[in-house]
Amino acid sequence: MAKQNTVFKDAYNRCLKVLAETSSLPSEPELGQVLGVSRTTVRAILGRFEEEKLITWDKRKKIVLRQPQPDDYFPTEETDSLAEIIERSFMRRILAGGAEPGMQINELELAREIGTGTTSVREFLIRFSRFGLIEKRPNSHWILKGFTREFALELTEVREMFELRSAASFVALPDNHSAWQELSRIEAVHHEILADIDNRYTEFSELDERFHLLVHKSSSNRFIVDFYDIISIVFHYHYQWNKTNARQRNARALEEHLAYIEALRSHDPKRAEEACRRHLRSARETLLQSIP
Amino acid sequence: MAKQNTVFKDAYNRCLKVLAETSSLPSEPELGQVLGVSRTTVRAILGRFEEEKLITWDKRKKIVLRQPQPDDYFPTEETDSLAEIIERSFMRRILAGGAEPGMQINELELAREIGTGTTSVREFLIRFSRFGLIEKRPNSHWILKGFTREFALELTEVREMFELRSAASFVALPDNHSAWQELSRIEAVHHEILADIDNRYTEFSELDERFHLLVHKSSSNRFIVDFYDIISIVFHYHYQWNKTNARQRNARALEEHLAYIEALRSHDPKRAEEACRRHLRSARETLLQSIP
DNA sequence: TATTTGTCTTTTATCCACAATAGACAGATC
DNA sequence: GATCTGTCTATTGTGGATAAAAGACAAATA
Repeated sequence: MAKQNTVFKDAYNRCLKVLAETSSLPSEPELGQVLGVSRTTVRAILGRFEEEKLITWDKRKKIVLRQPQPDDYFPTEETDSLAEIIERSFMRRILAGGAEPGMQINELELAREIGTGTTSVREFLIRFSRFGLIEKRPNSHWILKGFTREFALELTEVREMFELRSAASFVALPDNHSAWQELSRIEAVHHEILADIDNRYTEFSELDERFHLLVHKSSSNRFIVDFYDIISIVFHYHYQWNKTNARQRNARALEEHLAYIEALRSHDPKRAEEACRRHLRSARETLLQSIP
Repeated sequence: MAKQNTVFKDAYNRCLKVLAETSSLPSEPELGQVLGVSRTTVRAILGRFEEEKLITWDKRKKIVLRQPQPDDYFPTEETDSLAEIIERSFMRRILAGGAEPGMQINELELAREIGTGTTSVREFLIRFSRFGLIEKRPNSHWILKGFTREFALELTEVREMFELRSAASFVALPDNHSAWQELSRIEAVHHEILADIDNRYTEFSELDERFHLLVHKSSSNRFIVDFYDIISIVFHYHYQWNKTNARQRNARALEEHLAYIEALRSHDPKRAEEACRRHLRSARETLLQSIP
């Protein structure tokens, strides 16, 4: 098969939710806008809706006939793009399985294991290589450099440089900058989670990313912002992997974030730097502790 | 054609030089070592040498029959890997041709223009995207973000952070570290070029890369070292593009390098930092001046 | 006139095929 | 015993094919 129609299936599912809220659907371009897909895909969705007797469709008239049922949705496994599937497989393999540094990675074998063509695996590896965990030997295999202590130290060294720089930019943002509002929203979520920490501590991971990305973005430097992808993926999988003391660790990090946010809001570079350093130090410790 | 035999042709050319220096060639594994290719390729080369009556080949005996002539070599155009060809084409297009930011980049069109398959172009673009000059819209085209003033400023901001950090590591290297010897060799070349600056100023570009890469490497941080790729490619093409006042600019940079080297050798962090800053400031100016 | 729709073309994502290259292993040679 | 060669297999690099998705344009509609 040439191309999976995951875009169609995912948009179809999301469109079902739009449909559930209304009695007639908007125009094709508008739907395309809402779903983030082209009109071609929108029309394919509408066509299928008609077949499934979910709507009647005559030019501009798209009248809802019935509410969508659970089995109108495509199963979620079918809506993930191939790239996501490959990423997950690969990360599981290298984080969970015996992932000794120096191990060879073989495109063909990976492709067979995941059940895809080699091209997609290859493109994934090329994209992934910028994270510094693998390296290519031209005309030959890839080498796994491993999620080692050195890796973590090198990563955090750069992270600290970038985040300190970004925090310094942040305090200098004008008061009417939208980042301050987003900061307040993020702060509010911190309080919410802390208030019910025993049940909601797992929400920290996502919030952490949202907060630090906001800080990094204030650097207005694409290299700094892009670098956050690396931190993000490492921490994302790291959180999935290492769950010891998660509740306690997250509670502590939330408190540190609040102090950090407070310091940013003070507009005082010194205070911000100090709060930033304190938090980054403990984040580094946490990361290092999880590495053998 | 499935795969270009550029590895063979390039190794063949280099092997001709080995052949010119001796009366009988070493073993296959040893040749593979010297040329950096597998035995399969070595045997293909030896086979061709035999056909061309350059040697007689009987198992371990590989006796040279005649000296290679200029037309025994493959033309250099044929020894470049496809990736190099694509890179050059692409850089020429975006640096020389009208490269307005926001322009769409089309894989198919690029492939047709360069005369290659889409797969190679696509992989190149993925690899190239880490340089922050292009960005992908999934299921759609790439967008050229352009070699703009902002790009140059963001690049140099990170460069300065990294190089200052690296310079600080450099002064702390133990005296017996091999970097000091390389530094001396680099310094010597600086003096040579300065002594004959009118004729040799074009050699600066390569030397510049060698010097700064040495400094970056002393950070022992893969992210810092990898980032130098970006600087390297930008300056590489930039030097090819903007030749105004090249002699004078290069002479000045050489002098700055010498002061910087001197400062590194003093083991005094303060002095090193100052020399580093001074050089980076003027490097940034040079880069910015060339951008409209 | 500004959108929307119907239709058609172009491009991307993905698989597959095949030559070039790497690499493994056993027997030959020093 | 160590290294080398002959032979064979496996993997990578690259072009080409095809379904999915994007997107262009003119006619239709409000």
